Amino acid sequence: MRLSRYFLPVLKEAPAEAEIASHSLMLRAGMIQQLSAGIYNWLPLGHAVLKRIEQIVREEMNRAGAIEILMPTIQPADLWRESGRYDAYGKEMLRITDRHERDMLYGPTNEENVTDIFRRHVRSYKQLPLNLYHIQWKFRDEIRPRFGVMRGREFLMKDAYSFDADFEGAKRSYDAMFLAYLRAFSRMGLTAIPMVAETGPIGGNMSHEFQILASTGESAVYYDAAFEEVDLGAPDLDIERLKSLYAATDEMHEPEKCEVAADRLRAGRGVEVGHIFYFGTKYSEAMGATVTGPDGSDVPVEMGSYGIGISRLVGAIIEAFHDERGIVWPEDVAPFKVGLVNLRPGDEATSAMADELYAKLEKAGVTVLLDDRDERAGVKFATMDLIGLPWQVTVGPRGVAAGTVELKARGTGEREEMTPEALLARLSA
RNA sequence: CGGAGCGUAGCGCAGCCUGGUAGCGCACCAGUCUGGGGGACUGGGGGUCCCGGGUUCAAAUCCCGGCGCUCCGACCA
Repeated sequence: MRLSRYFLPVLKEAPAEAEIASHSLMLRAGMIQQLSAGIYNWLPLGHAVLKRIEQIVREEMNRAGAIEILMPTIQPADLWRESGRYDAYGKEMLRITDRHERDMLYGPTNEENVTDIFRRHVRSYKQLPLNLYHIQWKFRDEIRPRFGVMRGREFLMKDAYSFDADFEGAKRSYDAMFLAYLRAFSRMGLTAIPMVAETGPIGGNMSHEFQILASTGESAVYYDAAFEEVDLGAPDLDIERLKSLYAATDEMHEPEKCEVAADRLRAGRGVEVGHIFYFGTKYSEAMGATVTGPDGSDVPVEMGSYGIGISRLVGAIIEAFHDERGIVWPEDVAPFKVGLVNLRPGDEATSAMADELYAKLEKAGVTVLLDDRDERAGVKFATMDLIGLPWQVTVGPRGVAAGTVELKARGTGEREEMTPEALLARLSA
């Protein structure tokens, strides 16, 4: 992408309303634009990141055996009356009336909807286990939206729903999601700490929330150092052990009862980005979602639901990875891998070199943002640092004369002069 | 939902108290010089001063009502 033809409305000054780093940086980097309280437009750069996170989550869901569907944002109230949640959910649910005076709602979650899909099509225990997920916009009319996309009213969520014939099966489904979550967050460069959670209005009695570590996170967390050493690729990975490791938020942490050795107890700050629940037959019983078991009798299915806040993750990742200059994207979620700076678009030799590198990198499948604007060097460097692409390549008349370009790693700030060939080899790897 | 505040150019703000020509910085446009960390100079464009009502000869400014947004607290992916 050529920056001169892109749409990247960066801001030099931080908008007054942004209180936290990620919100301010997302506005400044031209990723989002607020439309209303807790409701945002996603501009090209923000959209690109959102899609990358979404794709990582999708891949890990698929790998764990879940199957993607897409349920609507607008749902009929009658479905929610069946589960009893139409009245129970309260003012957080956005209620809408259609032209026929039918009660509708903008979905805050989809348990009812997916249970309805299940009960209409699944009859036998032989069709289980089944895990259906979708990635769809949700709306929760928060009392006080804040922190940009971290607590918006409209947000993009991946929600998966598992169906099993018995508790043992449900537990296997739960564990598969537990592991998939750790893998997904890890791929985004994050350390995720799972902690036992209250089940809240969704109900059930087995639940974990996943906090990712970020120095500016909203809640203090305490956890066993073992979480930092987990090898998610290990064939003998013991999920029960992971679940038993100590982890607690500020409110739940009791120093006198904590059994972790002092030198193994870590304190940090976290942002909740995922939450998984086992809730048994709460919805299947209320809504008549049953399967015929091996003995010929109908039993309500055992269910669980598993959410990841995709849009919130964009902010959470920035909270975890930024410095005083701007965002520092982990490579796997970066909107572009490389920021290629043409320092002198008016200079023929420099532009020829920049254009050639741009073409070759794109041909090699590397995503590149080429800054070909007629701006001064400082403006270009500041823009690149702000939007945080992992690799900055500077092509300027000085280097071109010497046959070199400069490679800078955004994270460490390390710079290196090298030939264009060496650069291509390095970045194409 | 309790408490506090804000709304003036795309962004950040001043002007309001004490009513009388709507301003500053950045951004934008044209030009000149510049050119490896947000450059300089010259010229220029851009405003329903959130909306409605009231007071007044006169309202961005005072009064009343509304809307929107933000912050603190209680609640949440």
